[in-house]
Amino acid sequence: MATSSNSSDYFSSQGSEFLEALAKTKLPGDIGYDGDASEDLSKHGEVREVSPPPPNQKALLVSSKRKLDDSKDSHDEQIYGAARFGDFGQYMKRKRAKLQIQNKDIARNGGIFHGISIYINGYTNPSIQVLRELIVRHGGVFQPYLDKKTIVTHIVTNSLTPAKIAEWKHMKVVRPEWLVDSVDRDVLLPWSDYIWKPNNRSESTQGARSTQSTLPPVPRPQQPAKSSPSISASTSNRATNLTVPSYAAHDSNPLAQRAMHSSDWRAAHTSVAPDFIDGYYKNSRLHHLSSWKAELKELLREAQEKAESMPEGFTPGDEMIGQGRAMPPPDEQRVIMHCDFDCFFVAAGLTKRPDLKGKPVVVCHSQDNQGGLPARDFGIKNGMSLQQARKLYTKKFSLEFYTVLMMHADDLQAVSVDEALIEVTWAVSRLREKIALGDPSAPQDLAKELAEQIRTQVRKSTGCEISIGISHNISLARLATRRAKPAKSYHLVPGEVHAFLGPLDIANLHGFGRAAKQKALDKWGTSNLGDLEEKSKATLGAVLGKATGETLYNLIRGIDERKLENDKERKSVSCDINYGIRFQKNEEVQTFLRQMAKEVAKRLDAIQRRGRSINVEIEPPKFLGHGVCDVFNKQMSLSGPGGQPAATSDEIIIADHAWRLLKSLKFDPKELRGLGIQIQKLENTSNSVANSSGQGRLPFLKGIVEHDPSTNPSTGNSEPSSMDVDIQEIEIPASGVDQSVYDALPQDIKQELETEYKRRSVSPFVPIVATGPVVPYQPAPNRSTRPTIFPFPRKMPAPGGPNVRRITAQLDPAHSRSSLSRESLSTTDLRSFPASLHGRYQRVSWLKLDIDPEVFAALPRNVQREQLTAARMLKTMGYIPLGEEQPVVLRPAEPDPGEVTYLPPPKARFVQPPTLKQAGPTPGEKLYFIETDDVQKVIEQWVTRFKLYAPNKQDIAFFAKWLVKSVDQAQAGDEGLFRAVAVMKWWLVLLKRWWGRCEFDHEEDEFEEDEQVKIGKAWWAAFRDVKGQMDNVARQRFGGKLSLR
DNA sequence: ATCCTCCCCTAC
DNA sequence: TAAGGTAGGGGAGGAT
Ligand SMILES: [Mg+2]
Repeated sequence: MATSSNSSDYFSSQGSEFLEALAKTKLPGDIGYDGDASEDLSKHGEVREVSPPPPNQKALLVSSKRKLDDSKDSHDEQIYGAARFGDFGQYMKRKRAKLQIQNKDIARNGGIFHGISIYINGYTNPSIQVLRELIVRHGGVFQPYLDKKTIVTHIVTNSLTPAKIAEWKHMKVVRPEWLVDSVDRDVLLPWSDYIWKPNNRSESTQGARSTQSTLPPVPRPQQPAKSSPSISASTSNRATNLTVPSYAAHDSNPLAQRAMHSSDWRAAHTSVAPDFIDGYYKNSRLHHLSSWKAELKELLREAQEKAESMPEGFTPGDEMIGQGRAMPPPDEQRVIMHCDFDCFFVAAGLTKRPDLKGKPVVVCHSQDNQGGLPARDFGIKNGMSLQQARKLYTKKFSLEFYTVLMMHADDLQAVSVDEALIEVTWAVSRLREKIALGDPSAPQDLAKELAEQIRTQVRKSTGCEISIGISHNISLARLATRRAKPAKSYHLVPGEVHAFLGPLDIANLHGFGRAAKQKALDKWGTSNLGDLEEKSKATLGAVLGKATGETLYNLIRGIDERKLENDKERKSVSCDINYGIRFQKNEEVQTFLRQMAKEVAKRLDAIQRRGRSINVEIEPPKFLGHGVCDVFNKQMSLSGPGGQPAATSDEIIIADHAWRLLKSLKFDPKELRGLGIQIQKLENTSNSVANSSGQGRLPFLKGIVEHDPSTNPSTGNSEPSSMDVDIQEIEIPASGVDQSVYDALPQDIKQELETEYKRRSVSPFVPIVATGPVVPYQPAPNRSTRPTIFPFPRKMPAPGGPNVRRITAQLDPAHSRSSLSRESLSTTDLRSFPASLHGRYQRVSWLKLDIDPEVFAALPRNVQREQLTAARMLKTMGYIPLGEEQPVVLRPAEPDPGEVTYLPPPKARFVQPPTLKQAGPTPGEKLYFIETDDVQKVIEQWVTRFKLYAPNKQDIAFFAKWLVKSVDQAQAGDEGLFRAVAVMKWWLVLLKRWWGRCEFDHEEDEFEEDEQVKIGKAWWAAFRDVKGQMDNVARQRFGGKLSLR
């Protein structure tokens, strides 16, 4: 395939570049690499199973699992409830605006920019770095990006696209001079004097104090007259914090954007924009992650297939011949390594972020010119091919990494472009045989020895560090990597497993995340592995599901029998887009859906598969979205021209089916926030009879009957007050209650509180004095580090067999028939590349990669994260630190807890913090809400005071109870409901302000999170928990979630 | 019991 | 100039 805009060719297994590259690669310090022992494998035929025909299935099925209450007695409720919900939404909008005003309370004393949160858009003069420095130095908050709902008071820019003009027309958009001049005079000048205006040559209305003559030319807004962006000119100077709503904060995709702002334009370009998806993917790092992973796995799978089909006894480069893989090594005798590239994207220089410029030294510190990749020289060579160079560069990193791993691995599982699992049982065994024989001074831990060899080798060839976690199973190896980072290896030996696992959290386990943690917390009040170890398998299973519970049960005990996987066939191909979806009309949706169908079809063709089943998915609004979402997902069989079930990869057929499904899902195009098409039940193209070409639009088979969801009323739970169950176990704070909170409570809860406190003989209104500083947990000084003596019998060959060694060997193009497309190799001039790259890669063509690897740097959050990581790494490794170049986060200064690498012991996760009701100085500004005044104050105090602590569980329960009760007792439109929602909104605002960086998990957590992040996440977890509880009730009462927008 | 669908969850 | 994509494991609960 010749896509020019996505990543499908990165590791194309069709082309052999990757394989050739692997085989051609000779590295300094190679050990035991034998690339010459391979033989012609061209006779190896494809032996593939033909999938059996699928069982018949209904053509169109509707999920009947919906739990919403649509039984007849709630019919009115549905209709009118929905209407009221609309009003409710309006109410929320107004309230939101008010809430934003309240945010000024957050502002405290400080520099002239104190209380101001600034996002810098696009290229500015002075540069973004300079401006950032100004902002930070003078007490402001620099927002490196507009995250969803990030609170930003002002936007600074020199230029805006029309889309952004429209998007931000209600925001304070100013020119950089506002900052500069303010600093010059050491006073915050009125921003309204610096309002940014479209800088159109013909109209040329400059701001009040333009210095723009010195600016570089800026792109001219395309429709200055049309949307006539009236930038808000409120006279208020600071403190109108604007909360940028989630998806609305971003530009809509082109289709939608045009639809919204220019119907002419839309008429001309809209429906056709066939390249929208490509364009989007090109810049989506998640897409790249996903597709690279898929390609790497496919590559490995094919290689594995070939390797295993080799004649028995033919194992190039091995003295170990004919060993089957029948006998798995006994428990604790395997050696698994989890190899993880440190800061891959930083390391590969995949960022043009100025912040990092001039600091490629961060990771690429190769001392000699031997093997390292001098990123700086490399990248700066010539501007024009900079991007190309970077692509090559990126590719090389990954290739070098995998190549080295393959040299040592018995077996390999690709995890992602920068991460892999290898089994080295046999390699270690051989190492011991070779080295340890009668040498008393020989190293004891040969697994670690090998790991260090690998690390050294990767360092030589890439100049970068990797971390390696070693243990006897996958789970433990992954965990060991935590300890290994940065730039080390760590062997978690059986004797230490228990002590190692004890302090960890359930979410630290691979495969367990937020939800599992929350369930554990809800059910058992702890998510600590040491605590959970006491739970029986049945107990775990009851909460998490049978299989999951058992898995957890085992993982807690360090047991994990899973083998590395690299031979599994892909089961589905899909295309989802959930970003910036804004449609006005069905027709637009349909057009978009066609594009998605085309994309899916393209991918199917690329891997030569066809599917027999299609699934279409509507994304409900994300977190904190609103409204009822009737059905999210539907599937049906794909059928060919005649209507018979048939595997297909035809985009028309897929689009048609998809549209059918989508129509049968009730949706309002305006409400749509995401779309997805999945194709399942894949078959090999060669086995598929269906003819995919030239079918035209197919009328659907008459037999297909659309299932009307409304005829299938599920017997929803119409018990309105099931929450009573939740309430009965609620605990009240031990410490006292703020009078105002108390006053705001519903009467019955007041009563309950009173009773309880009476019972405890404690006044409810006891202020609590804050406890001392957080004392980080110090682990016992030294665990006994008994070096592991690898217990594998010496003469016994590894039962698993060195598969990857075989793979590697047989990939040698000198002996492989797969040396296709030599002539298609890129002609890109590589002469300007560093000498160390010459020869080895010159003939290799990965330059047809179509993706700009810099997109990896484009997600500021991640870059920011890597910056932090890199800084820490430097610190740990003793290299030049980044100085004050810490990423700026929305968080007030606070004592640095330091490098806390140990988790707190069980049950002492956080020092018992002060509770939420302690009295204290209230913010000077009168809160806006009269009715919710006191509660909000309390929440603010609560959150504010807890910057160093996780929220108290009892406090959470306390609020949850009150909030849930408010929702449950409310009529829609009722004041109690509004108040509850207002409180949640306020809480949300506060959390975003202080813990915005913790709201989402970041996939590139290279190192352990610091305590601050953990605390922040605890806050978010609490918030989501409470929101979830409220939504559950709201769903029953009103048929939808609460919107906090 | 077992399979299937519609999800949810997790990972990178 | 931003760009929350995707594959796969698994559970709940209905269908068979
Ligand atoms: Mg996890």
